[in-house]
Amino acid sequence: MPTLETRKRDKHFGQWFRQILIGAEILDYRYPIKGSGVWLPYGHKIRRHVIQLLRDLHDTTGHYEVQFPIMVTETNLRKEATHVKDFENEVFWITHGGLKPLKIKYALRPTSETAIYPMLKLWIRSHADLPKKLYQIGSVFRCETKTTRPIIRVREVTTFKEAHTSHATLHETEGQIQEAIQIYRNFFDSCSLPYLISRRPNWDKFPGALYSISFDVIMPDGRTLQIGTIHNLGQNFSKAFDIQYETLKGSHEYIWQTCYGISERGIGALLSIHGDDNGIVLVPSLAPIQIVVIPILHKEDQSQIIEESDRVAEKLVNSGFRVEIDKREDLTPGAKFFYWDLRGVPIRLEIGPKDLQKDQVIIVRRDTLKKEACKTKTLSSQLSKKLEQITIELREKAWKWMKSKIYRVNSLEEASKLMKKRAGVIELIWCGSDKCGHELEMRINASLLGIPADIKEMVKGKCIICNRKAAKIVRMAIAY
RNA sequence: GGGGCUGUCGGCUAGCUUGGUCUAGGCUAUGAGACUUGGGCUCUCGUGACCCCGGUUCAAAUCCGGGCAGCCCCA
Repeated sequence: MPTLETRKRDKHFGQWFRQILIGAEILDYRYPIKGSGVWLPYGHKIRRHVIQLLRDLHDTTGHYEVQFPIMVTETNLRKEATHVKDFENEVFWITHGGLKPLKIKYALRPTSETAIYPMLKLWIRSHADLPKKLYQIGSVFRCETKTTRPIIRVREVTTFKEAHTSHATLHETEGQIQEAIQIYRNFFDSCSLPYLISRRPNWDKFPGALYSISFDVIMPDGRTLQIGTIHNLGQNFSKAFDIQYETLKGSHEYIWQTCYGISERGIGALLSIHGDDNGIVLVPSLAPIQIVVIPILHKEDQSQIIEESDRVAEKLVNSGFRVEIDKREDLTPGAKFFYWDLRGVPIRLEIGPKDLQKDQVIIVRRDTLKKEACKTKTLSSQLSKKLEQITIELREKAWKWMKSKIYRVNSLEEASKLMKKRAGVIELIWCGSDKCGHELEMRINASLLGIPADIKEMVKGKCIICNRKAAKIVRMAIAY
């Protein structure tokens, strides 16, 4: 890690983030292609835990995992008109096979609707085939024109979990949207991450959707990051791809669809939001190493300390913890503390001569850096409690912080002032018209996140732009 | 979409304005050894770099053009 100054997370968030990625060996973004990076072993393990959590949540709610090809034919990509229009500027094309130009170009999927739906047409024959809930995890590609940032804005999204569901009625899709929201709530709760759920404005919904619901989080620099999206596609795609099913009565109807996705941006949020000036702080359930044991070696009784450390570590492994023991001889304990702090290991155990005598170990929490002694006998149960406590307290702390960055405002001046400062999210009253929405974005110089879908609140007031009577809260922020 | 800045050991950087003294300096990392060890210990000896292509010039890390990559600001 370089100079102390740029390690300050809140003051230099961008630099902090990039340093953390390399320093904690999460992702090396120096790959020679814009917007691409390499998941390093430690980061890859975190990613694997995150993916496993997503798999479990989908598997237990009747979703089935599949894997589609990365390439999509140009013909299929162009089938849904509004969809392709929005993505057109960002599609990577494969034009050649060897030296020969291809007769039909292939696109690297910018998202997989156009890859999946032609196959759904083959698979769905009757109402008995519905509902059908599929998901896959893989890469999607977008030739981002804006500045790319590791994990947060990339050209190859390497960790895209996308679910695609098919239903017999519009009503069923509404139920599915609710289920998806619940799955995503569970997911982010397990990550101890806070979120805002908003219904995106018309002009910002997923191309081809009836409406879109998003999960956003406020990052330490005050910008918001979209970390999950849920779309009701209605029959727009089923009509474009001609996916029909036979009803009970024998007639044919177009299916109704939803899709929803989460990407490695969630990991970006995880690292950023719980992290501090010393590095990242991992949620125990997602940490590759939950407990690190540091033997405090003095000239004498080294072997005793090592033996005791081994015994403790082995016991903890047998109790189901993910444990690492750091026996490196060329580093002082202090250096090891910094090393593991940077990597976010939730709990550190110190075992030294003093502890050996007292039959105890020192427990240090990464999130609070508080030390306390614990009798060796009760260690396992103590650690279980501690890890649970860390998970809860990280969640509470993160929610509290995010809520403190949400402001109710009732004047444009106040709104722009807050946005200029990158203060977080502002909530104000809006009539709901596209015209006033666009004007809001222009006047305040921020993006409209949408209407809250996570709070039910009756408001009475007047649209801050047109002064008509209004009953809608709208959220705005500087978005990534 | 518009504008600006930058690219030097693995990381952070000095040098570039005014081309030659650069055989490219420092910190960190890293290898070997010694000495230490409860919040970045010290010492010795090593390792390691001018983004790529082209141009100007007797001479380019330094100037010019292009490419690639990164960063910042505005819309």
